[in-house]
Amino acid sequence: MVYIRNLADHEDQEVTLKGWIYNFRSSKNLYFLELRDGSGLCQCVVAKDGVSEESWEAAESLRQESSVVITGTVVEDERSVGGYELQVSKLEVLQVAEDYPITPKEHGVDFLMENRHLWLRSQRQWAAMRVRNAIIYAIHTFYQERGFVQMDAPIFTGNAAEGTTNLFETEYFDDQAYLTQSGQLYGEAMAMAHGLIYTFGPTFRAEKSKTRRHLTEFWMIEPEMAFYDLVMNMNLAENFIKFVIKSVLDRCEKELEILERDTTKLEKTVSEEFPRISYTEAVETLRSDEMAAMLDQMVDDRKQEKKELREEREEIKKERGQAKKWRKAQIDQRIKDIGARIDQIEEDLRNIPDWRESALNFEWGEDFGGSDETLLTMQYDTPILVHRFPAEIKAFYMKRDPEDEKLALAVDMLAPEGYGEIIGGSEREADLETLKERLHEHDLPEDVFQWYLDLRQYGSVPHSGFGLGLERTVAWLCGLDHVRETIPFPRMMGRLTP
RNA sequence: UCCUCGGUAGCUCAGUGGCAGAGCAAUCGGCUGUUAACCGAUCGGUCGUAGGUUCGAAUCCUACCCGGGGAGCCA
Repeated sequence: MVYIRNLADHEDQEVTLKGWIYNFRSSKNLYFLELRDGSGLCQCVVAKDGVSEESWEAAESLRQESSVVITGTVVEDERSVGGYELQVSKLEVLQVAEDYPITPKEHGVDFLMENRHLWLRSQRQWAAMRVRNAIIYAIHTFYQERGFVQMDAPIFTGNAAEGTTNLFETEYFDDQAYLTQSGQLYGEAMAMAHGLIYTFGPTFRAEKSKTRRHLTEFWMIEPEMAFYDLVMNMNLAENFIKFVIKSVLDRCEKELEILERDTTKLEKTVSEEFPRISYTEAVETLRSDEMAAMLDQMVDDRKQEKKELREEREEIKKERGQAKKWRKAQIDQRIKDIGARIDQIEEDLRNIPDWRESALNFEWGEDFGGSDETLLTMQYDTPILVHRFPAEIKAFYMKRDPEDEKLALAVDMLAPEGYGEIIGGSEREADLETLKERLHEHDLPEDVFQWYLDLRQYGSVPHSGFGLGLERTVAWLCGLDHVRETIPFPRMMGRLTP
């Protein structure tokens, strides 16, 4: 079978393509069919005098997303989508699709989400899923090439160790079970068996968060390494992200183009070292005069942009009256875009004082809010690694800094361009007695962690690991503004179908 | 849970107290090369739901439902 992706190998040959009609245009004796076969798009030209009567009638019957088998000659043509087009000799319809809901025009989010099963066929969604696939492939390649063993942590868990509020509950015969929110503790057990392991599976959080960064069901990659300290952990995380991005840049040029992704910052992420700053340094940065100045500058920039957009809008509104139809549509679109951008600016202008307040009054010991993270990353083009957080805001299993007991040897990787935390990890506490103390400090019952404590009882070693959120990574690499487009069927608050 | 914006034709939206509108889709017709094709015509309505104010409500008021964006929390 020939796929559109490989058409260049079949120039001037007659081939048969099977697929769906993505869009079509017609004139009296000519049909332009945009064929979609899953591997790409190809324009197929049907000339009335070039095909049989049956084939011509078949062309006339076509609707968007009708399934077809098309035979024709592959011809190079600049005017076509992929650089090649098919001069059709035979057209056979498998099924005529009636009233396909997603038209080539724009649609609202809710409508598209209701039709997610069909939306997946659209170009941008197709490209995003290809990038997701390339990321997953790169992740496995990276770890497999380095001797890591993929091992799966359970999805049902029996106890709600770290608080129940954000866990999904389910019945488990006569007991209660919870859906996992991290495989990390199991990862540690598996690392003690295999040295280097990674888990790759779904996780669930019942958080009532309706934001562009949240799903209730998402995929995490959690490597866990015996004999790794915090620095080795950070090195691995940085090399890992660089490997994944390089791989996506190499393999997904076309997809990133469809997504209109500006790749300059991704390229920098591959070539430049990630800044590593301690939590304490990050707090100083937030509270600095430079930060205040940067925020003031942001306000001025936004105001200026708003003014310019308003002027442009007045200009083109004047033009609209005597504009031709196509120009009118163009103007309407631009007015809509300007309106959306102005809304965004106004929201920023409302928010910046809060950001400023939050940053400048940041107290050592607090956890970063979303705006603090964004402000920190705005100073760099690459992701940054923030390490050594106050132990109080971090999990019980994290090792304390031997040089300062108030600090945990934790690390977060913050992606640039506002994509936020994509990695969270730490060196783990390896000492049995210390770990028991931590459990008590966190009011956690020792008995349910008995198996976990056994890892320190029997051949405890220094070890570290981290977790990467797949969907946030996909969103970042694709330049998408919402994680709902990074997974085939997103599960989020208020969305369980399709 | 809170703040904020929204719900009008299959879709995207305009309409802010006085006859329910446009573009796209669909249907029919026209056009030899189109790129979200274009041109002409036709079809298409429980204005989210319930109540209220008014001579008159898509428009004003109240409550509720649903959705977007954000906060908190988080990857």
